[in-house]
Amino acid sequence: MAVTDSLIDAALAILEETGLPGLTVRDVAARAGVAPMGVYSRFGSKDGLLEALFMYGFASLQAAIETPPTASPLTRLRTGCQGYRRFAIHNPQLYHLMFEQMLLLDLSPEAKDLAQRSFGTLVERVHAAMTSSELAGTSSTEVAQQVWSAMHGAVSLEIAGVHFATDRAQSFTAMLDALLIGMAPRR
Amino acid sequence: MAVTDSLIDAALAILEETGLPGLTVRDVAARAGVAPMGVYSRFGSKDGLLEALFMYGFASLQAAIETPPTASPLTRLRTGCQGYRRFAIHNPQLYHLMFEQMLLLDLSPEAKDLAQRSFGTLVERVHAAMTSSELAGTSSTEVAQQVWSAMHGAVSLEIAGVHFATDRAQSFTAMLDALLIGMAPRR
DNA sequence: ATAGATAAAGAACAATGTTCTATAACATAA
DNA sequence: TTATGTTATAGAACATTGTTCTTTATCTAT
Repeated sequence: MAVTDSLIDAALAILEETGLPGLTVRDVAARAGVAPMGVYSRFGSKDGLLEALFMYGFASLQAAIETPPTASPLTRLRTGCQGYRRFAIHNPQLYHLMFEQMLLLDLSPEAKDLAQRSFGTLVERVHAAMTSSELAGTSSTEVAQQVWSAMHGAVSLEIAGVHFATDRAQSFTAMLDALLIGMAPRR
Repeated sequence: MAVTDSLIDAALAILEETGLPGLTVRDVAARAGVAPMGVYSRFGSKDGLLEALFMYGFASLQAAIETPPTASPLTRLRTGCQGYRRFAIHNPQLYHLMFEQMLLLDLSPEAKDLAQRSFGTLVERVHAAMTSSELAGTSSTEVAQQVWSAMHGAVSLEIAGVHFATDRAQSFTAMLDALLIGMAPRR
């Protein structure tokens, strides 16, 4: 329905413009041209609306890390990581919502499943790089978790403005390179 | 003053018990045995109280990463990182507040300075490890930022419950090891 | 001991999430 | 076409919470 999309669009705009504290049901509804009740009839509650944003965010993130196959699986993994950062930097408040509110929001199984699917993509890329002997280790899940942790930390601190490097994109790449080198097979 | 400490203690307890949404001025004041006004006369606002928690948190974090000198600077760095994780896991809501609210709260210069001092400790450890040729690179700030990013990401996801590794402490150590290996001088 | 200042308690106010109620729109069946 | 049951909407109303105001108590200094 058009109103549902309008509400999500309005919420996304307000979120990035004013941050989470500025995201009120009244403002979202007004911007979408409906009464506050419209939010409740469609999303059940404000948390329901936030969950819709959460899912929209993970769908976007999924698209951002999607990459065409390349000669080297490790290169493809790297490209996906750059897409990850690009998404986070372009949608800082949404990214913040997606990850920092996970702890507070109790998400529906569908929402959790969607988030997990993004992680699954990363696991696949890691697995491919292991198969091509560009990464060492036995558990692709373990390694993917570690890569994700590092990426998430870097973009989180960058979004929060807690970053002391001069070139942040370069710093992100350098960290990732060091990590992947440390994960490479010893010879 | 005793009341100020009581308020902070009460706020810390409520924070860890019920999370940030459950941290209301009324509840904090009641638990400390004073009227809500007591919060405002001492901290100015709820955000002022949160900033006090923020500063308490960074003082605790500073203590947690403090380690006696060891034979190897890199070992000392590793020990400090383990202390970092221990603090975060033992005070998840406080850790969450410290880092995720940085973006929203506008902190006083003193608060920012305190946070930066913790980072300074990390930079020193990295610098020492560079001097002893256990780490490569030129900018200890850059490298420290990358180490911090990875640590922060790992504990953030762990706290948020977004962690697919079986042994989380081991996963943290493995990530850190890989990163530090990747940062070691090539030979 | 008293005057001034300080702090506290409780009421009151504003914003916001949520619910209630009455009304309007709409689909469906005879 | 019309009547009816359902759904959606608008606007008011309610509860919670951050904040402020007002009055009262307490404390300090001379």
